[in-house]
Amino acid sequence: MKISKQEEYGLRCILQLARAGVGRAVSVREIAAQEGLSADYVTKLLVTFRRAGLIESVRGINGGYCLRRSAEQIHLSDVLRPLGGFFYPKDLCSEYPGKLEACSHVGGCGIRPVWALLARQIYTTLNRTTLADMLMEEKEVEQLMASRASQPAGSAAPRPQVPASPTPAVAASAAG
Amino acid sequence: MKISKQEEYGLRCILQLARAGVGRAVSVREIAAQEGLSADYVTKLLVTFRRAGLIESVRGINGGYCLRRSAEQIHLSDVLRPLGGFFYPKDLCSEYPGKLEACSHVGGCGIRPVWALLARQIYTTLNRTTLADMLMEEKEVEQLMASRASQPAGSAAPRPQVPASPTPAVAASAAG
DNA sequence: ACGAAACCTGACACTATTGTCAAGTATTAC
DNA sequence: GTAATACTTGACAATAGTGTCAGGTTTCGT
Repeated sequence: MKISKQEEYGLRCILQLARAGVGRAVSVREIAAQEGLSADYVTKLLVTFRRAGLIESVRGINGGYCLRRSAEQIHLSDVLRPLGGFFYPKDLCSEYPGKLEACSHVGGCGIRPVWALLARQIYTTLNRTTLADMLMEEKEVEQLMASRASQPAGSAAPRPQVPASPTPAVAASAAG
Repeated sequence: MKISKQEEYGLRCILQLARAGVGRAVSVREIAAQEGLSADYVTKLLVTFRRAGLIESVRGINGGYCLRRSAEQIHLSDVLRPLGGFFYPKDLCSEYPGKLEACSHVGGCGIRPVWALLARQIYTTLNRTTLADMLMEEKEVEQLMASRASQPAGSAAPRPQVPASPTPAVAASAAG
């Protein structure tokens, strides 16, 4: 159970776009240079985001990629979902049955509720956090996260589609 | 970010040992049959646990594996840790720097605090949950997890080494 | 002592993930 | 219209994770 490289790198790349702002296209070349990744790899990651509808491409000599929604409106869960399978499959018991027809624990599986709680906790945090949050100074992000650590994370608050940014708009200060 | 097969299968196997009780050895053959896995694979998983000091082997014709501590004293975190890298490396920024010497976000990384919060939340749940908890009836485990969902998961309560079981000892009812 | 049952180990095949490469298409500047 | 820049795509190589195999050692029952 660890975050994949795709997730880490993909998040870094889309944060570069978030830093630039909604309308401004950033080229793959620039992002690759910033993050120390190959241009081809960055392309692969960004294409995933484009297909997920998070960003769009601008072709031609001054082209690049840019966000389709503002950083406040893109949640971490939106970013991580298209980057690959997430946490645990809807019904893990049907995916990991070993060689048996049905999982031997079916009808009395103490594992499932635990994975479910973990998934709920993780999703709650991912749904609460936006790209704008992550553009703040590290200390500020730490404080924001700390304040969330004291809130119960299990009661899956439904994610608002266009939320008022839950945090003061300090994001811009990190852009410069 | 998903749980690995090793984690899922490993947990299932050690739960079989927990179900049997501390002193009673269960053979690889039995576990393999129960879980629908190959005996060789089960062996591999159990050897990992043995090397981590969680279980011990009994050789000879009536041999097998058994828990070294009671199910109440083994936390989910103890089980998952030896099964592989966990969640995120101590300093992820030094492990995923792309090709650059230092991560381009160093000195102002908004990602780190988020991963850190997730790790704290996950570890808190894993440290609270014992194998005994997972031996209860599924409905009961669900209720236990639900009660924990409403508790803040961020304030990493230090895991006691020999904790009084935080849950009523209903575990035995599931053993039969 | 012998053989059966069961653990022990390292090497290996298989598979999924990561990351690269090459050939292509679209757009802009001149 | 031509060249330069940049996105698009699919195939491939490298690596890590998953699961199997074969040959060995230990213990117990007879």
